[in-house]
Amino acid sequence: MADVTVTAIATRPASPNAEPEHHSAEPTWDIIELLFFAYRDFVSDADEVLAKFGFGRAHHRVLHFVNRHPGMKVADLLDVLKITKQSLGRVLKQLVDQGYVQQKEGANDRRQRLLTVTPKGEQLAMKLAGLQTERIARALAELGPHAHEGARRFLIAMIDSSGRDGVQKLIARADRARRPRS
Amino acid sequence: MADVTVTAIATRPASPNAEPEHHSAEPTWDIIELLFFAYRDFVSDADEVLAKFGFGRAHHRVLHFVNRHPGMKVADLLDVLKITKQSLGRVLKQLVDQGYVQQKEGANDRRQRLLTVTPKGEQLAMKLAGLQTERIARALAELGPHAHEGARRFLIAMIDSSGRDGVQKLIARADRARRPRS
DNA sequence: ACAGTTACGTCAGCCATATTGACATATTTC
DNA sequence: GAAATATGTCAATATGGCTGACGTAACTGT
Repeated sequence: MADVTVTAIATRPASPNAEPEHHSAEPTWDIIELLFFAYRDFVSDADEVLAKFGFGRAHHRVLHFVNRHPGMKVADLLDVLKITKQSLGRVLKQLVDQGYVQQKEGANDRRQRLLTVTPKGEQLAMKLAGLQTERIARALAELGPHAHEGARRFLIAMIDSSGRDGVQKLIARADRARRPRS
Repeated sequence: MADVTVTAIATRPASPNAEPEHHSAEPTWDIIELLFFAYRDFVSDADEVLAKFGFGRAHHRVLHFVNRHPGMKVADLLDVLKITKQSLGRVLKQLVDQGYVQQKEGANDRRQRLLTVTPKGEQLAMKLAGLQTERIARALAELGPHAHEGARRFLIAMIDSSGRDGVQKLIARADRARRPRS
């Protein structure tokens, strides 16, 4: 139990003066590196399970968003994942062929393929989400009672300002959509 | 685009205390998704610059850690990145060949190749770190004065408990190395 | 009605980054 | 001197991105 506590790394004020700030400020090393390590461990939980199914992270992302946002259009998914339709096509086809995701024609627009998870797909999606939730819950439990709200606000602030509203709407909409259960 | 007019979705919930203890059946959807979006945007800053140099994220990670932890052994780098030496070898060779990273024999153990950045390498590493710092500083500035400490604690708590001490030591050691005073 | 646009799919190929396994070389250690 | 260690390398393979081109069905507007 080395007592190498993260000793006050003299955090600098964001803007001491209204100067053009020509890269004189010291980088925020700790957050940069912690983000790397935290995210690496965060995704690794699911990776192990996915490997047993012959899936990768790409499948996870698709399955996650389809499960969480049922009835999503393909275009929406492309927009959220920010990948090309060719890249999506490959993994989506596997998920559909193997019975994890279903496609059905849009009621208004029959060109659309609205995506939903099958029971089998939901089971896997929830298992993966459960693993990630375990880690998150464990982390938040170690911190104070306002940790969840604090983490949420930090993460939102890290998102491109241009995309923030969209993300928050997406999350809020999904929260309402999935409410009938529980 | 979904034209759902969801105006002002609880950006700052009036009373998050409405949930005393989480019924852990429901996944922590918001943090799961926000981590995805936040990390995606976080790494995208550097990607654009790297592309101009013909480098990718793998090069960035190597350059970052060598810059931040000068004199690192190859084995240390493998341990930090958790990739195979073959994977590292490819990108490291490019960085060395193009004059961003230097290797020198270890003083005690001449089998070791201690890695350091060249001035050219440092310049690029600092540019990339600067971009990431901009985003982080902007985010932290939006939140309260304790945001930095809060974010740090959250991220540390998200790391595998088995690796936490190592990561914190790594960061603390680097801070001392790059800042001889203290 | 027909032209144009949209939503989606697909073929073909390329690139970056990761993997496993085997083997080579120098150096240190016992 | 044998064994272990630190590093490098060759070869094959997988994943998940990308661009470009093309196709088809369905919606939209004049």
